[in-house]
Amino acid sequence: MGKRGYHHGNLRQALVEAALDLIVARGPAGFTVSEAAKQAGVTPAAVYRHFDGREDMIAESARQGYAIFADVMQYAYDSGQPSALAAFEATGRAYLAFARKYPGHYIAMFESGISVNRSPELAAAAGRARDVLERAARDLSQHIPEARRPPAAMFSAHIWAMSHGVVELFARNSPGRASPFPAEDLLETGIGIYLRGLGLIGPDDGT
Amino acid sequence: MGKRGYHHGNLRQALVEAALDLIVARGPAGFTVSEAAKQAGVTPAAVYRHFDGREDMIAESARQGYAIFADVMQYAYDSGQPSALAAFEATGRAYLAFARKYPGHYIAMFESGISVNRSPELAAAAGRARDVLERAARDLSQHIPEARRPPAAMFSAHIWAMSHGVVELFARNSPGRASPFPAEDLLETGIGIYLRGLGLIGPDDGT
DNA sequence: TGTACATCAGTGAACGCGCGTTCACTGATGTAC
DNA sequence: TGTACATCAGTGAACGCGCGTTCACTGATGTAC
Repeated sequence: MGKRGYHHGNLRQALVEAALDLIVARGPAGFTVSEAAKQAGVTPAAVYRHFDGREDMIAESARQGYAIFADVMQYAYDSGQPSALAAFEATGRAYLAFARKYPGHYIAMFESGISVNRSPELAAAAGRARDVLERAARDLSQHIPEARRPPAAMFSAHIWAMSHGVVELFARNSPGRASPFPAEDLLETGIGIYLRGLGLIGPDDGT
Repeated sequence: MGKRGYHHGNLRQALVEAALDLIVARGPAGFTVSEAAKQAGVTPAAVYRHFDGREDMIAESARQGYAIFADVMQYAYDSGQPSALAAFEATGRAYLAFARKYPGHYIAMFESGISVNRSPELAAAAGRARDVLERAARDLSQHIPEARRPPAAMFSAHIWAMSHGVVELFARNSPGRASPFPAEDLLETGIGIYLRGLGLIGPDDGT
């Protein structure tokens, strides 16, 4: 940490963190290499010792985001075990919590326009995150009679879509699009109604 | 239409359409005043006869988008009458159809970062669109026993969030995030399960 | 411990570029008489 | 129908700016002996 004289010590990570700050403050388009370098106390040219360029910085921010995201989701999933329902609900809540806590990562991941297939590392990190949610959905869907059971991938896509929609529309300080309800409540009730529709929770709450 | 010599005739609208094309092709960040002017066959300076600047062009694109959006949703709502359920489902389908048919408008509205409160005209157009969905939700929620009825604003926010999430994650050619299912199916089934959770459609389809 | 040396992270100056915006202007258009 | 004139949409040149990126360089660091 900290400067040790001429050499920075951990410039690569310091640049990622500067990028994340700037992405939050100015949006993915407003982020510039020069400003990130400045914020890290370094000349713009120094960036090129650690990254291939601007896009590469954003991609690395997104990769770290997916890694954290997967960890957070995995932790939530584990914490709900052995109940498939509790695990699933915790996972859903973790989605919004992640977006709140790591807005820069979230933007880099979902709003910066970088492709998840840009590099194998990025694709792997993204895949790991997706898999956690899909596994939680698969576990839970075992409780649905086979005949009426939707594919787990569809089930998790629904939840992912609603979570993402709530984040984008109501959790970000989307200028002028304030939610009539706290985003957390909105997502909680939305998922609740959805799960009731699948017959996974009873008409009046309990299993 | 068409040039009539020196004066363009309808440059303002031609510029909006050029902006929409560019937004689709290059994203909201990639859009430039100069290129829009060029595409309209005009000098960049000419833009300033019709707009206050770059942001104003995007805002006008978004405003026209909200106006079309509201019309499309209203038309869908009307077409489902007198059935509240049919009207609601048609409105949900219209959301995705709009995003497909008017991608430039959609991006200007939801991904460009311009505030919906930037101007009274923009806010009014956005409000009109929101109101249609909320009205469809209110009509439909009359069929839920009052004790278990969620607020219509919450109900419509859920549907809006799921629709928006499906569009963002699975309907755009989000590089590398191809859906395992067609977005239309995903949204249709998602809304179906949600409505079943509200007790608005029976466990095996019919009302 | 001291010296010579290889490494390589960061410097500082420079580049070409295209951007958004301004300005005084020009000349096509429509109108008044 | 013809002429004079006001309007104002679009021109073309120019601006200052900050961007991403390159390059030869320098000097701190760690290692071999």
